[in-house]
Amino acid sequence: MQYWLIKSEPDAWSWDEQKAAGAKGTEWTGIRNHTAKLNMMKMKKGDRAFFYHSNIGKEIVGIAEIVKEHHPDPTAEPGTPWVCVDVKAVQDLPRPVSLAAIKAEPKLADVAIIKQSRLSVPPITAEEWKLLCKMGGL
DNA sequence: GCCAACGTTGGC
DNA sequence: GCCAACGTTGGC
Repeated sequence: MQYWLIKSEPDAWSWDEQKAAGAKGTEWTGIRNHTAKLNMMKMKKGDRAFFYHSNIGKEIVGIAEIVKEHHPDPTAEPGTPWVCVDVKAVQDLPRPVSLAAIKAEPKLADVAIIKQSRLSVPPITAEEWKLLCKMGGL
């Protein structure tokens, strides 16, 4: 089991929309960054991911699960290498974890989301996952 | 193959 | 709205 964080601008695709999509999930499309693509290709069915709202909110709002491993991104131009995975909403975080709270926690100083703020699909370690869940009220 | 210019992302 | 980080592009 591996852990990830997936970023979305709520204007484009919000946690509420993800939840409304239900248990069969939706394709996580539109990733156009090779590092993020490589991370998605490592995702396995059943892996968990934090759902993070960038720009608006700037907080982790929920937990999602990978329901289908990587396959070609239908929104990409033919002949390009981009892939997507399918994700579904699992549960809300009782207390959303803000970026400020992550930055204020010394144990999370090295978390990929801070070090590489522009990476849209960073990995999360098991320890970081546990701590972030705790901070989120789980 | 290097590097400057430029575009995009995301926090503030 | 601005700026820093960083990926990509294009000239040499």
